[in-house]
Amino acid sequence: MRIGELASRVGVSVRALRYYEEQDLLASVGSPSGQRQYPDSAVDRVQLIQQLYSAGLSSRAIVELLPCVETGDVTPELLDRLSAERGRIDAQVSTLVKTRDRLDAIITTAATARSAGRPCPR
Amino acid sequence: MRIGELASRVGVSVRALRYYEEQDLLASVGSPSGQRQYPDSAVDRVQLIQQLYSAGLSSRAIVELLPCVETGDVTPELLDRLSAERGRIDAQVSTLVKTRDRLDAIITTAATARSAGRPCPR
DNA sequence: CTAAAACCTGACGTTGACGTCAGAGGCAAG
DNA sequence: CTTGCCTCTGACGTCAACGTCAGGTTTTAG
Repeated sequence: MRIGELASRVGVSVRALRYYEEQDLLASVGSPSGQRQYPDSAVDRVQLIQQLYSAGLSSRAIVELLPCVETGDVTPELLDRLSAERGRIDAQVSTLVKTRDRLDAIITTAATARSAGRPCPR
Repeated sequence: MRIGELASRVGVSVRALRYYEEQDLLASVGSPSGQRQYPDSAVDRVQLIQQLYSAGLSSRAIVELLPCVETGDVTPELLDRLSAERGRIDAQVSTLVKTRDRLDAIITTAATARSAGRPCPR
């Protein structure tokens, strides 16, 4: 498939895909005419990249971890990096949950106050 | 307290505090000499700001939500914003958890493979 | 064959949350 | 008083993940 189709399948921009290639996150089969060609497996790969990005990983981190994330093979050094990122994500989750709970408390308080007939503040 | 002390107490840079003021997130008592003066409550406030930033909120979102987050008073309009942000955070948490689980799977697989005596790749 | 649509490279623009630097003023200690 | 540290304003720098535009080539539909 060509870059436009891959982009629309995954829901990402063409520019982003070229950027991923520039960052060595994604390879394309160089067609003779100079147009990029991708296998179907590229869809999964791009989705994985997106997932890691949204988890707060940088391009540099992803490019280091991607091979072993796909193959499952990992050196002890990479295992450290994986654990480190896992820890980061874990910490982020817990602070996010705290924040969510805080917002929840406000929301429910406001809701009960409203249903209790208290006038809407201005 | 002055800006340097507040900064070191919360663990944030002086520049960040001035930036918060610029974004109307934080007020300071204007001393006659032009130096900023903060009450003790500023510590909590800055920590809250940090928490919201780390939850992915922008300055603009924070400045809208901060008053009601602190007072608990909220208009119906703000309630919508709160719920929206809550939803965002919720979604983010679930994708983070997915990613974490994926990393976990790799880590444990690698660990068991190692303990099974399989040679370390590379 | 031709025109539209998709693709290419290269390069500059954008955004948010600060970092950093210059130059000047204020403040407590000795 | 002066030395040294803290603070001020103002302004430019940074960084990542793209957006966008220019100018040209390739593919596809009719």
